[in-house]
Amino acid sequence: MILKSQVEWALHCCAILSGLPEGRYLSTKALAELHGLPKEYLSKALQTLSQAGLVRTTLGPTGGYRLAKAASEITFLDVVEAVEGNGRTFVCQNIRANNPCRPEGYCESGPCAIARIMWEADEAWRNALRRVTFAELGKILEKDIAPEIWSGTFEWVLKRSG
Amino acid sequence: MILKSQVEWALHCCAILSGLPEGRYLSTKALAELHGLPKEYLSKALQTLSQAGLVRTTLGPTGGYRLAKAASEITFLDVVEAVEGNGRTFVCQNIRANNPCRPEGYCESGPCAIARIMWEADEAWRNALRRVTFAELGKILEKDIAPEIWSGTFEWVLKRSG
DNA sequence: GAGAGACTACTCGGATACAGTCTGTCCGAGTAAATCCGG
DNA sequence: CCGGATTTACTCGGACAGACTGTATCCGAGTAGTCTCTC
Repeated sequence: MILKSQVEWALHCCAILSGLPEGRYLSTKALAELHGLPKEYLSKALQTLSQAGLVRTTLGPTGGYRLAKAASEITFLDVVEAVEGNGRTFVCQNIRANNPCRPEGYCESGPCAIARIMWEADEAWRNALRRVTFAELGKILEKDIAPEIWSGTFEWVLKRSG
Repeated sequence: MILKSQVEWALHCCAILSGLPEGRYLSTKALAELHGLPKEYLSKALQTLSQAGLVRTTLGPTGGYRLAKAASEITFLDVVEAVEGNGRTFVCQNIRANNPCRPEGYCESGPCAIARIMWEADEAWRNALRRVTFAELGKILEKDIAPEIWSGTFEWVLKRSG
């Protein structure tokens, strides 16, 4: 069970977009160059973010992407679920129903105990991701990244955004 | 990101094996019939449990599997990691290093902030799974399952174990 | 009746096949800004 | 100098291909009980 690389790409792109000034858009091409990624395939990831309503687009030149909501309104979970799907990581196929010792047509009273435990762990994972917004990530990154790279990147992005 | 069905199979098999009396072994065939699963493929899942040291085997007739440790010593995480691998669910490919604004040969100071957050969520998931042992699952199942099915299954298993 | 050998039922490992997903590329349609051209 | 037509740069969507993984089956080798056969 490994998350797709698109998840990583989408998170990094949202991190960049969250620093974009109001009204500006950044193109797929710029995002691909900034991260050294294949433009065409990255475009797929951004499209899914768009379909999930996390990101807004404009067509034409100076077109591109920007966040659809405030950075403080978008969580890691939003992005992960947009790319990876919002289904549970554990699917219960109710194999207990195949038990030959059961009476014919016996009806289960509730979800399997094993599934319940797996789903609780799943929720713990989701809750941890739900807690972090991109506004908070911005603060962390600002401390984390060397100032000259931080501001250099910011200018580079600004220059390429329309 | 969806866990393999083998995870579900392995968990159910361990649940059955944890109720097995000392010194008894239960065959793949019996476990497959009990859960309505393909014997050959289920055997693969049990083999990985064996390689992980969670389960012990005996050859020949009356051979099969039993838990290698006490049920209270085996957690859900042990089984999930045995089948699914113990690597992190999020792999950081360090795409920040592709930033064209970075000076040549710049060396990162530590793991990417995005990766750290994803790994924390991963740990939350693992911790939730680490908390539940098969001894506890046994208690839950005993309350959960209708008594006649519970004891009927137990007898069926005992009859087929050697 | 006892012991040796054949038989059986099981685990284990490897080989193979098929389907689905992930990764990545390519192209055409549609859109909006910028540019060009004619009046 | 102004307005309409063309060009350009981008998004969006679909089609397609290759690699990898998950699912599943089959078979042969090895092992440990059981059964049979012979003495």
